[in-house]
Amino acid sequence: MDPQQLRTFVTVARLASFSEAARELGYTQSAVSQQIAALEADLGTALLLRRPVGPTGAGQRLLEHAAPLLVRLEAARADVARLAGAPNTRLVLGATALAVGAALGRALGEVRRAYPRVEPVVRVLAQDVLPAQVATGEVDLALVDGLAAPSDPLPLPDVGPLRTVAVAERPVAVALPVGHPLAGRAGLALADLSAARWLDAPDLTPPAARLRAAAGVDGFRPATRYQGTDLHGLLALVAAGHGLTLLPEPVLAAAPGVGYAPIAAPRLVHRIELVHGSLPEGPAALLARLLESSRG
Amino acid sequence: MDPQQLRTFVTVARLASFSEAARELGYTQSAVSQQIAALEADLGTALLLRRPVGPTGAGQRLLEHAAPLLVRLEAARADVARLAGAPNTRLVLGATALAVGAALGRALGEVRRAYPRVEPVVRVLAQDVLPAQVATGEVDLALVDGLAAPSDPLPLPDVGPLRTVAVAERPVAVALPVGHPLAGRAGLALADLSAARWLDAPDLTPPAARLRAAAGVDGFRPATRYQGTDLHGLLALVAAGHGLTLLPEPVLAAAPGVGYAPIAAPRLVHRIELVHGSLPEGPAALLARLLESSRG
DNA sequence: ATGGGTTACGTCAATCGTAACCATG
DNA sequence: CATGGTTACGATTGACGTAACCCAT
Repeated sequence: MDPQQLRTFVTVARLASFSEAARELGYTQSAVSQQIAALEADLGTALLLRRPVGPTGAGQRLLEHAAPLLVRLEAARADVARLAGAPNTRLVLGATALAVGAALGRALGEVRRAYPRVEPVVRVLAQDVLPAQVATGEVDLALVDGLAAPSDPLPLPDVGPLRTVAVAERPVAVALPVGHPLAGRAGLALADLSAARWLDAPDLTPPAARLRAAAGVDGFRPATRYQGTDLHGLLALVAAGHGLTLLPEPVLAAAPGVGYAPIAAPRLVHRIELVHGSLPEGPAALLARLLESSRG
Repeated sequence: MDPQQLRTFVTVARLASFSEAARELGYTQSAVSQQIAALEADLGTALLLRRPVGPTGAGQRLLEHAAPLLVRLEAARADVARLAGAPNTRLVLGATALAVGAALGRALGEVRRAYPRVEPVVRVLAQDVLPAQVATGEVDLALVDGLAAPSDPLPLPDVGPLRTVAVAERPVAVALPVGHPLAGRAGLALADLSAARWLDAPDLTPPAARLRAAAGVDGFRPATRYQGTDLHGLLALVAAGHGLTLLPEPVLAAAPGVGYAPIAAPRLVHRIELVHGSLPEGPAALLARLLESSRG
C-alpha cells in the first residue's frame, strides 16, 4: 500500500474521474489506471466502480482510512523538517473564534517586543481542522476553545503526537434576551433548557449533538443556524429572541443587550487549550511559553 | 516516505542494529543500510547515529509518528480485507478485565446457540492496546472499561475509524478494608482521598495520573503496585489495608471482606464501551447487536 | 583482526508514458 | 461515435543482493 497509490485513490474518488485525477496529480490517465489496478490487486478487491466512477463498499472503507493516514504522513514529514530545517522565524497561530482574547493579545505583544521582525499571523479556523493544521505545520500552534467536563480534555481529533495544555477555563452560561425570566438565575440545569429554541452556530458554540450528550437528554433543536465566526452578530440574534446559546460567562457579562444565566449542572467548563508539536526556539515557542504560564 | 522504509527504520531503532533488523525483516544488511539512507535523503536529515546505533533528535520524532502510522496502515488493510474476504466464522473478543461480566456471559450464550460451530475466544488485554487490536483485526470487537465523566466517552487512543458505544454504566466507589471509618459513608469526594495510600493496579483500575486529573488535586501516591488482571488478589490487598482503589460499586457490593464508599464528587462513572469496526454478518456482528441492545 | 555499516555494481522488478484498444452512454 | 478507462509495450528508474571496502573497537 504505497502512499502514492492512496493519494491517487482518494483523488480519483473525490473527482469521480481517472482523467481528472491524472490532470490534478500530473500523471497520465494511464498511470492512474495502473496505480488503481495495482492497489486493487494488492488488496485483493475492487475499490472503484468505473463508469460512472465511484467507490465500492471496500473502497468506501479505505477512503475513511486513507485521508487521516495521508495527513499523518505529512505530519511526520513536517515534524522532522521542523527539527531539521532553518530556525523558524515566522509565527502563524491558528485559533477558534472564541479563543482569541485579551490573554492572547498580551502574549502576542510580548512576542512582538522580543521578535520585532516577525509579523504574527492569526488565522481563525474551525475547531476540527486545527489539530491537523498544527500537525502538518500549516500553523505553528493553535488555540482551541470548547466545552468539556472539568476533568476531561477537549475531544479533539487525534492526528499525531501533539502536546495539549489548558490555558484558560471559564464557567459556562446560557445567553438570553435581556429581561428573560431566567436571566440572572443561579443553579440552572442544562437539561431543563432542552425544549427551548436554540441557535446553532457551529463555528462559535458546541453543536446540538454535544449538548444532548452533555445534558443526557434529547432536544436542543436548533431553530436558526448562524454561519460565521462573529460573536456580535450571534449576540444580536440572541437579543432578538431567536434562540439561546452557550458561551463563556465573562464574554456574556461584558456583552450589552443580552442577559445570561450560569449553568450549574452538568458541571461544564469552557476551556481554551493550546495545541502544538515540538517547537524549536523562536517566536512560536516563546508564545507557547507565555500562554502556558499566563493561564488566562 | 515508503511504509517499508518506516518499518525498517523502527526495527533498526528498536534493535539498535542494522544487521539484527535485516535478519528480522528478511533483508540483507546492505538493503537495510540503503533503505535508511534513502529515508534520510528523502527527509533531508540524519535519523540514526551509527556505532552505536541510535536515533537522532529528528529520528526520535519520526519514531513517535511511525509506529501509529504503521498500525493505521495495517488497520486499513485489515478493514478492506474484512469486507472482501470470506464471511468471518470465528469470534475473538478482546476485553479489559473488568469488562467481562454477566451481561457478556448472557450475550455469549445466545451467540453460541445461534452459531453452535464457532468457539468464542475471550482475550483479556490492557485498555490501551485494545483499539489497535480491533483496528488491525486481531480481535473482532472489544469491551473496554474505564472511568469518565458521565457525558464524555472513555479517552481511548484513536487508531482509525472505529465505532464506540457505551454498553454499561455504573457508579464508582472506593474500596476500603471492612471497618474502615469511611466505609459506607455517602457523598465522599475523591479529592479528600488524595493523601491516602493507593494501590496502583494498572490492568484493573485507572492510574494515579488519571485520578489526579479527575480530582483536580495532586496526590494519590501509589503505595503498592499490583500487576495482574485478577480482581480477587487486588481485593485481598485492599482488605489487608495495603491501599485504596477505585472500582465499580456493584463489584464491591458483591465482594466479601472489603467495604466501600461511593464517590460523589467529581461526578464519575465506570463505563464499559464496545469498540468495533465494520462487522460483516456473523457471530461478531450478532454479539455486538446483543451487547448494544442489552446495555447492561 | 573482527564486527558491522557503507559503497559499487549487476540484475531484476516496478512504474511511467505512448499508443492501440475497447466499452459505455 | 466520442469520451474515458484498459491493455500492450518499451524505456527509465529504483530496489535488492553480492562483494569489496572502510572504520571503530
